[in-house]
Amino acid sequence: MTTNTAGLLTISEVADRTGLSAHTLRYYEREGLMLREVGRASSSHRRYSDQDVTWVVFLSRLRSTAMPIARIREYVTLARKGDATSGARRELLLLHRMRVVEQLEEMQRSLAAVDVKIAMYEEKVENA
Amino acid sequence: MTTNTAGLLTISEVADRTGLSAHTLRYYEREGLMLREVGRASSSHRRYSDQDVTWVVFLSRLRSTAMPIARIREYVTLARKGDATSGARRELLLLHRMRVVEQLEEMQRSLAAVDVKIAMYEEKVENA
DNA sequence: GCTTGACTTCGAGTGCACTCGAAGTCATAC
DNA sequence: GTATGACTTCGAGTGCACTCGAAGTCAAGC
Repeated sequence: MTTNTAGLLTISEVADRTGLSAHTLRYYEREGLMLREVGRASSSHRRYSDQDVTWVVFLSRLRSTAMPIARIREYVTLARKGDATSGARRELLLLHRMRVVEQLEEMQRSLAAVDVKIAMYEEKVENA
Repeated sequence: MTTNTAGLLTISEVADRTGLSAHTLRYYEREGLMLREVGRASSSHRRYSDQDVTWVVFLSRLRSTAMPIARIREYVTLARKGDATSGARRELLLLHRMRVVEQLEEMQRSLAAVDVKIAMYEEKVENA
């Protein structure tokens, strides 16, 4: 399907651009993770605005840092309430940030252990 | 239960030392992830040697870098076959290493996006 | 005007990694 | 000698995030 003059994208175009599957995009929407209602064409097919796509990209960033669906839903719920909740949203992201940094540190430590093991194998080869 | 004179540890001691639950330790064993058979006391209670514990620690490093159980099982299967498979094990770890580095990079990129968003909230507060 | 194919909704199914619970055993404490 | 509590096995249950499939709709191409 070709891009609409209004710059709206179909679900498969958004899937292509975000690396998520159309199934996953629908699933996220069902789970209440979209910031605003996704528009529909007369055919009832979804039409994503640039804002929608920008949000989906950020949402997938949150997912790739292992934020649970439920926490993202909280964030969205806050965001929909408007400016009054921006402090709470900032707190939520800061807390998440801390968790991500911890995760990164643990992964790096674990990677170092893997590297040590690999080095052992290299040594073994040299001594063989 | 107190530590045995032979330096063998009970499952709950290993749980304490590794941060895994006793349930998880049994589960890993059932899944064939232990390098060698875990010893038993006359009571049929597990007794972990230092080597067992060292392996459990490494195993949990592999898990915390998201190596699937099935891949760990492959590694273990190779390791049990002895020195002849050390090249294959090295390859397996190198491949895993690549994946971990990619994961780390993606998480860091995503973290940067979260940071940008947090910075936006800070700005909002300043302008308020 | 019929075919094609991309979409729709909805509920169900999948895969993974635990996590739990029941029923039983055993050694130590009292 | 019995109560306690840490263990045992085994199968089943859970939680999460998708992922799929069926049945239907609709617009565009021929």
